[in-house]
Order: sequence, then structure tokens, then C-alpha cells
Amino acid sequence: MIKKNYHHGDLATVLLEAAEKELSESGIEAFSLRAVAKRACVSHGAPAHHFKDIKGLLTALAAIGYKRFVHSQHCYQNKAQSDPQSQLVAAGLGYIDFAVKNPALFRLMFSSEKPDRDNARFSAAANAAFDKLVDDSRSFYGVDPYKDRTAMKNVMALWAMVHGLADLMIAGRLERPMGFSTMTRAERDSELAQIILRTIV
Amino acid sequence: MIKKNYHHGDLATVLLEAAEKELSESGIEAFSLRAVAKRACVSHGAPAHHFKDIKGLLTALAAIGYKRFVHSQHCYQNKAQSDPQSQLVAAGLGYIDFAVKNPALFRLMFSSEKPDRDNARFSAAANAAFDKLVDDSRSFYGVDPYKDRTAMKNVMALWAMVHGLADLMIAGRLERPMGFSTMTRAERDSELAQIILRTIV
DNA sequence: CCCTTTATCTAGTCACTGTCAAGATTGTGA
DNA sequence: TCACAATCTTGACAGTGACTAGATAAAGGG
Repeated sequence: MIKKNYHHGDLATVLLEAAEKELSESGIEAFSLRAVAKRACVSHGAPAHHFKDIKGLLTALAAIGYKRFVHSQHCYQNKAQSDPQSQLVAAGLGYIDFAVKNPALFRLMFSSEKPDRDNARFSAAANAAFDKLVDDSRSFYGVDPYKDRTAMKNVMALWAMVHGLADLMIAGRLERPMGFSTMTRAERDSELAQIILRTIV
Repeated sequence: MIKKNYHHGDLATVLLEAAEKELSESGIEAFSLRAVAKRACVSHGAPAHHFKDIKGLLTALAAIGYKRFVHSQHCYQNKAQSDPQSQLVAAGLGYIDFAVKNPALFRLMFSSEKPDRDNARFSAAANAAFDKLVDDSRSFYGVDPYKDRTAMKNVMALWAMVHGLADLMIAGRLERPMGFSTMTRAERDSELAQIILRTIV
């Protein structure tokens, strides 16, 4: 894209793309707004007009992350069998796959204090992700978790299991006991599915 | 403690205490070595002699965190019934309780890239925590996870479940669906135990 | 006991950071 | 055409981590 001076045209989008690359390469803890501006070929003051500050930019990026995250789960579900149990496991595998492919973005979304969780777009995207989990669970268990506390505990158990696997995977904690790096993705997914199934009753 | 100049006497310990307070109050992302030095009443260059750099200090602190972490699980187990299932659930509740009481330390231990995971003290402490989980699982399942892959998957499932609950709790994600903040600790632990039990077969 | 070495700190510097503000430039609308 | 708003550049400031020079104190050997 040819950069215009002073009226770039679509700097917000370019900054988000640059931010995603910066996040991917340096991680959330070494993320630098000035480095993002450099990647976008603008001055360090330019992002302020579009995102107010570094938290604003990361909040927007995290919201985008949630959309990608839900999309990853849909991709896995599209390839899985259509029975509710297979769909539930597939969503879990999509959850984990997203985390493994985007560890820094996953950290931004779930572990970082940088995003503004009161931000409308962020909370809409995060709630959509949670609602999907609830919908998938309703399909499997046949009970509405928003109305039945035991059903909600089942959702919590499933979410904790899948989130725990994702978090420990990207922290590198499952490598020594499970040896995932020596496996194909299909083999890894099969092992993970067996672990996830330990919580689906 | 009366501070001596130039030969403090026990500055390493004081810096670790100051670091824990700084971490607790500002979180891992806003953690500042200079702020730690101020709390310890020394110049910003003093920590370098004892901990080389900020990562060195945080690595030492994370190792201490793991010891407290294991201690928290033992405390819960000391109060629980002695059958293996109660002990396993109690260890899980101790895991979660530690995270809730020390969210920033928990993040440092599990999610941060700052600690040097090749550091001998760090990996010894982290491995001890993992070994405890494996030992508790062996007591319950009666099979050695280091020798039986299915048993190791049971450990992974249990760990993921408990770690997921802890991580989502400190991220504030379980509040809306579960309403833990309105409960006593005993009520919360009872609900969490029911969720953990969904994965213990 | 004195001197040298080592340990342990202070103080300063540098480059990088986020934020803020002043001002320059460009587009829009009346 | 002009005023205003949008959008950027530039500079400044305070704080940061890391590094270095040098000051201070303790230890050890002769």
C-alpha cells in the first residue's frame, strides 16, 4: 500500500497488522508501540489518533483475536463428524490449535492485563466465544447451562480442561510428558481428544 | 532491618521480598527493577550484583513461588480426608487457592517468558511441583504415569482441568457464570471440587 | 598490622519506552 | 475560499533496563 502523508487512508488497519506481527515476533511482554509505528512507516505519535494508547491498540487486537479464535473452532468442527460429542471435541481441538499457532495473541486475549475488558468490542467478541462454548455444550448435554447450574458446571469443566491444555501447551509444559513435537497434527489431535474426553460425561 | 552501605549483609533476601511486593502490587507486566531497588532502599544498580538482571531476579522469585505453591497443596491435603480421591481433589483446590491468592506470582510462574526455565533452581522447583502431581495421581489410579501412557494422559487431564480453573479464575472469567465472589471459601471449594471430579474417573 | 584482592555498592550514561503537547499538513464542508 | 476537523510529525519528558566507572567495605595473606 502506498503510504500517503498526513492522511494515510487506512492507517488503523495497517497499524493492527503491524501490531499483530510485532506481537507475534516479540511476545506480549516486549511488545512496543514505537516498534509497531516503525513497521507501519509512521511516526511514533501517529497511532494515538486511532487507538489513544498502547492499551487501546492491544484491546482492538485482542478483539480480532477472539474472532479468529472462534473461526478456528468452526474450521475444526466443519471437518468433524456432526454428532454433538464430535463437535464438542472438535471445538476444543480448534481452541488448542489457535493457541499453539498464535501463542502471543492467546496470551493477550486471556492472560494479559493490557486489554480493556470493559471495551464494547472486546467484551462482545469474548462473550461470543463463551456463548459458542455454551451453545456447543447445550447441543451435547441437552440442557441449557444458562438455566441449569449443573449444566453450567459441565461447561466450566470442559472450558477449564481445554483452556488448561492450551495454556500448558503454549507454556511448553506438556512437551516432556507427552512429546507432542514428535507427532503429526493428526496424532497430536487424537491424543488431545482422548484427554478432553476424560471430562465429557 | 538496618541497612548498611556497600555491604548490606543480606540484600539478596531483601530484594526478593521487595520484588514479591512489587509484583503483587503492579503485576508482571508493569514490574520494575528500579521500583524494587527503591523498596529495598538501594540504588538501581545494586540488584545486578546478586541477580545479574531483571530476568535473574524474577527467575529466583518464580522458584520460590513454586515452593509456596506445593506448600499450598500440602496445606489443603492436610485438612482433607486421607483417601486418594480426596487427596487428589484437595491438591487441586490448593493449586487454585494459591493462584487466586497470588495471581501475579502464578502468572510469573506459568505464563511469563521472563523466568529462565533452564535455571537449575527454577526447573528443580517446577519439576518438584509436577512430580507431586504425578505422585498424587499414582496414589489414586494405582498406575505409574511415568511408565504408562494412559496413566500419563490421566495426569494431563487432571492437570489441565485444575490449571484451567486456576487460570480462568485469576483472569476473572469464571465470575459471571459461577459467581464465586459471593461465596465463602468453603462454598467455592465445594463447587470447584465438583467440577474437578468431572475429570477423575 | 598492612596491603592487595574481592565483594558490593553508588552514580552516571545510553538507548529505548509511553505519553503528551505543539504545530504542520491535508481533507471536508459551508 | 475559508474555517474547521482529521491526521499526522516532531520534540520533550520521565521512567526503564543494562552497562560501566569508580567508591567503599570486608577478607585474606604476608
